[in-house]
Amino acid sequence: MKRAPKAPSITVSDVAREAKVSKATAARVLGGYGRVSKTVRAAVLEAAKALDYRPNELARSMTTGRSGSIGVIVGDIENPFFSLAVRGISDVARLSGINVILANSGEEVEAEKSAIRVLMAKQVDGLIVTPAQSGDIAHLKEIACPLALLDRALPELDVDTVTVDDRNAALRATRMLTQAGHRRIAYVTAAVLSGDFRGAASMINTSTVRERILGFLDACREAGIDGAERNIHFGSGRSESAHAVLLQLLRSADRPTAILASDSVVALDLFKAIRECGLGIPRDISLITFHDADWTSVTTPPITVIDQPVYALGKSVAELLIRRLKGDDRPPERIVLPTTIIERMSVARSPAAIGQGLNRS
Amino acid sequence: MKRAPKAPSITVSDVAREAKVSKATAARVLGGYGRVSKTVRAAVLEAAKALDYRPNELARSMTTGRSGSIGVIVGDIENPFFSLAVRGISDVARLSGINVILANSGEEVEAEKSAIRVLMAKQVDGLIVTPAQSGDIAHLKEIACPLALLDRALPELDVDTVTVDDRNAALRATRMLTQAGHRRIAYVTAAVLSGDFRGAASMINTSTVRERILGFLDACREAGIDGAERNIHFGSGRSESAHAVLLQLLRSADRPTAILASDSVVALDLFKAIRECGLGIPRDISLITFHDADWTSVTTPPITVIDQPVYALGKSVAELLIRRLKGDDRPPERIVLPTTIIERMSVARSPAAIGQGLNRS
DNA sequence: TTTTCTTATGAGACCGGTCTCAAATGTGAA
DNA sequence: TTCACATTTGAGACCGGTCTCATAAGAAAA
Repeated sequence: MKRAPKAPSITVSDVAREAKVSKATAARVLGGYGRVSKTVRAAVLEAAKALDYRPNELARSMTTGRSGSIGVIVGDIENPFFSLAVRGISDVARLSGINVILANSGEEVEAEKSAIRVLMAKQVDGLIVTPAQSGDIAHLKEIACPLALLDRALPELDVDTVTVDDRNAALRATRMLTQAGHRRIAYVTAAVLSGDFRGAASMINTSTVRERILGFLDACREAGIDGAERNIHFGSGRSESAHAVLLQLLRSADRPTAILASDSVVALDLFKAIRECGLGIPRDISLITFHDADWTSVTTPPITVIDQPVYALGKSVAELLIRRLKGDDRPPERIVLPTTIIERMSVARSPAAIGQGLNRS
Repeated sequence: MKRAPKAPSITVSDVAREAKVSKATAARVLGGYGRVSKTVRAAVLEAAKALDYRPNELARSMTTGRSGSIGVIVGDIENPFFSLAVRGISDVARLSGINVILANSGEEVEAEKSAIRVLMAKQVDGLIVTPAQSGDIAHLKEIACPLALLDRALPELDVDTVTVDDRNAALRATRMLTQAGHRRIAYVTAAVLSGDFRGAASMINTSTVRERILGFLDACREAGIDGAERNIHFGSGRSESAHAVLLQLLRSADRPTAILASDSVVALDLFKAIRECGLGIPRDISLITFHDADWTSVTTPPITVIDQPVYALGKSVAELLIRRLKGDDRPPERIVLPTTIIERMSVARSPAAIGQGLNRS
């Protein structure tokens, strides 16, 4: 590997020589610390301009110990949920003069681990992570700098965390479905489960996933629906096979009459699959999804969504983390932001309920 | 501002002492350079593990001069176009063990300048930029490290650049409209123009904007449409006022019967505005947009789009830049990726053409 | 005028790595 | 056995900043 020509950059010493002062003095005015007389300051500044001096932030970080940047590890920047959250983070960061090093875990723990290692080595001052999996969090515990969790809380990890009221949101959304007479309601999520799920929601460590399922089950129980656990479908991420599984679900004899989707990406996939099967929304299937993504308002029918304050989510973690970087040592905070349901046109009374004259509401 | 407790980190010297070798030797095995005997290597590795040594990448960069990271400055990460491109970039970067420092310019030159300054100070090895404005590019010329341009070329800047065949794409899309009998065709873009546009497309420096307009005008000219320049609408970014302008356009007496949108964000805005005005697509207005965004395939009707290879766009610039970082000194390359038009249902024959019995095709 | 305190400047160590150079050790050929 | 050469290791300079501490200069107080 050839070495770049490496233009010899102008250093503090160069400026000092040019301005005929000591390196220490030049450093003081260039670095903006200590006290320097007006005349000398002017001279140094002039010399710096003449030489086109540009500070080397790396060298600065080297001695100060702080790098002035934070690492952000998300599951998938491509997902509009994350890109909006990242936007929130970077807006806040910029206001504090901090910049953001972005890493994509692709929702894989190994990639996450590696990203953490790299970012730590780069001496980031803090880390914002959306943990990919909940089972394997040893690497998160080992993080030596302030850490904040975005969207997904981990009970075992007592750090600043910002999430939304997932359980309640899922409860309300599901209730909206049960009150419309639906009884075969599916919950579809992209999350993958390590191990086998048999209704033991407590074994799910990732708060987002667990809480939503809990909320979903709460609502089902409330409506007297048995065995709702069986209607929870994991692993519906971006893939051919996932889509095939959805098609299978939709074509089965006892296909659900209503579905709650865990994010807008799986919902879009569902939307397409439903259409592919020749089914109609909401005539055959009612649909509600988490995240008020762009597309949900322009489909026919527009989709009822659980609106999460995504930008605020990013903004809040960033604020929490930066506050901590500034020396705040309050005990870790767990912020839960409220969601609202935006009712559109994708929920109708269950065809089954109508057919059988059922009416619970 | 309180100073963080600053856990005294384990350094090469610490490991060396533990392993009872010199700092230089320990550094050699830890840094993976030079030659060390098997036995000593093992001893050092063991000591490192025992002390939980973690390299300080900053210090390493300090001496080597390379930081192992590249800066990426995009207009708006929230825009799915950019988030997908960023995904492409970061995937490639990771393969080369390089990481990405992300900055958002918000399409503002000042923010862009500031981002460049910060990233340069952080000693990024290279920079990928989507220049916000074309008039003001002095700061881009001053960049001391390898630079690559994403999606927008600048004629005055002879650096590696990856764009799509904007002119041809716009030409084909517009032609599709003219061939359907449309004559009042508008081009709507979020780009803002410094100065006044009077058809002098050549004064637009940003290639993407200029080329598309040129292509648009080509097609109009080809169809014998005069004064098409007046149908070009700038500044339709994300804002209330922009939306108001669109509504006004759609409600005017001589509203266009077809519209070409420069990106999926303005197209979505247009879609909503069209609906708001009680107009139908494609009955009253035909619509084509750049970027095959998620939502375009699920609306009723689905939208005909110019499909840009967005991920590949990001992938390519990153590859170009990284190749350059490795010492490649070929002359700058300008890669133009092909686009394809995905025909869906948003284009119909012009109502005017039908009414007047016109038929040019 | 002399003493004391404040303020401005300079000299040089330091951060945690890399890397050059020389010394020490080992190996094979003469 | 002796010499030439290769290999392994150690000492210390260096990267470009920050920062401590001592000194010099200036101002105020005695």
